[in-house]
Amino acid sequence: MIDLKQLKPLPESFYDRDTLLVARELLGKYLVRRYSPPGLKPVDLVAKIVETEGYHMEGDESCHAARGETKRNSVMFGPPGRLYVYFTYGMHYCMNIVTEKEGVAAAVLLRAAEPVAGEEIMQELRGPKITRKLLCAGPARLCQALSITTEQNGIALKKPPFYVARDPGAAEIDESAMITTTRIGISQAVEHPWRYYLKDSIFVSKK
DNA sequence: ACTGCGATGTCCT
DNA sequence: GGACATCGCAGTT
Repeated sequence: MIDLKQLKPLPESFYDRDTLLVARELLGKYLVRRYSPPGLKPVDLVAKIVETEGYHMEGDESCHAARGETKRNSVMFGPPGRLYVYFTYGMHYCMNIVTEKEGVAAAVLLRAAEPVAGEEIMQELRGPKITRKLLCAGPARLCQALSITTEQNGIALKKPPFYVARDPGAAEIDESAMITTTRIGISQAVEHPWRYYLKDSIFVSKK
């Protein structure tokens, strides 16, 4: 069990690095989002990231920024450490964290997480029939569990009410505990092995 | 366990 | 008009 009060927000410099390195290092980090359910006091929704994917404007046709800047993807071109949220399939949201320096469009898609705190609220946001294992197992499910929409697009993940943190007491996760594989849902573009997940986690979107 | 399909906004050709 | 960084449900094996 971790002490949530000990969690330290990651600095912007964490994200201002190679996208695939950031994608790996985000595994095991904590996503913390303060959320106010209608009529109730704010609650910290906390989830440990267990699955990520990297996307990069260079050499990656499946990246939203591969064909230049648009209204939708403009946050990817901005400074690192910002949230990039997009709407897809007419009903789902997916969230990314922008990486690399301003002007280089790249990001890490958060694909799955392990519920750590605020699970009751996540359950209400996801619906009563959803099992705990599936609360945050998938990019759109994770957004639904944390109530993320394009309203949060572009915000800086630097401090409360919304940030990513590490547990100072936890060791860095060894690469031997991770699986590297191809990304999910890419059908047209040449695929890259830019998906990472924690080998022993039951909370990943797919094995 | 596996397969097919409907939902449906935004961007791209 | 088609594809899409998806999901949940229904139907079948």
